[in-house]
Amino acid sequence: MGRAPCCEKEKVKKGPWSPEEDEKLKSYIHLHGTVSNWIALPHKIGLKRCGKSCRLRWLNYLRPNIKHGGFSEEEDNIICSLFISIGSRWSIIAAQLPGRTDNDIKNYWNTRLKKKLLGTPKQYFSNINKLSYHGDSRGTAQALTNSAIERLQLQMQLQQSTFSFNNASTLWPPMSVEEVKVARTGQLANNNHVDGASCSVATPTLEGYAMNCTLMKSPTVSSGSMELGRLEDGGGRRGVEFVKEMDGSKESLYWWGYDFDAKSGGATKLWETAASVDVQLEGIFKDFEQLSHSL
DNA sequence: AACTCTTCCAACCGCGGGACT
DNA sequence: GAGTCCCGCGGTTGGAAGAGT
Repeated sequence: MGRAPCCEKEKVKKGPWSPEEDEKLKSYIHLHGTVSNWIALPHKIGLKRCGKSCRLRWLNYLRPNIKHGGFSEEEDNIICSLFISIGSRWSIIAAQLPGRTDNDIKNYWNTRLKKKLLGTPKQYFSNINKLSYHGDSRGTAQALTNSAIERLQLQMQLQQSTFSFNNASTLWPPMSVEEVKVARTGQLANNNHVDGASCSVATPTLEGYAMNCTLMKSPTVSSGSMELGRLEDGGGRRGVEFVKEMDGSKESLYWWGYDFDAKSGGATKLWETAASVDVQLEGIFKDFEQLSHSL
């Protein structure tokens, strides 16, 4: 029944690999080609390592044609766009970048690219903490994963430098942008599945605005509420919070002004000054209010 | 010079799914 | 069919190196 354990953990060496260990591993693989059983390999070549460790060392470091560091702008773009589409599926992303390993890309994303595109770690974690807190009393509204939040932020930052509810399709119920537009204007179209929409006028609250909304999409009617709130973290960074609760499903989106990072040269910046942040935020709130009037 | 803080990345850990017995 | 193991993956950690004070 079953198999013997892969290795005795207390007898295996951990930590950085020595040149001698590397050489043993490389020699074996060059001689025998592919490894059919990584767990058995260390015993065969006299290494006091776990098979998993050998595999990792080979795949991430010793394998021929591996590139380390020096990511090009084109590679940045590929990583960025794939991250938006599929999230942290590093092995899939690595498959699109010859010579790069999933570990390398993961490290590069976590240490550099994420900061370059989404802001400094301090800003980023402040954002994560606020967003992760969301959940209702029944616990059905699960917190978004960090990866999902990053993807949303990245998508929003790359889509446009000015934010508008008119074209922020991700904020709306699962309908096409066209359907939402029709719903918002209340126009009925013969060949359209959207019948109309109604919303209460956005009511100013202490933190922003709130409104109730009903969207009719044959044969179903979606109803719920939307809230727009102001955000400010400890470091004076400002942003907006949009919470949509539609048909029992709750979604939260955050959109932060991006602080210009003078030290790093500030890769992507949306709002360069505190004043422009205020202008943008006011625009978003006006946009939300107008939306409620037009529905 | 000495200490602390930050950045970076190699390596480890734990898990899920499929393979094996 | 059940129990166990192996592989591959993503998340996390530890420590070296560099930067700042």
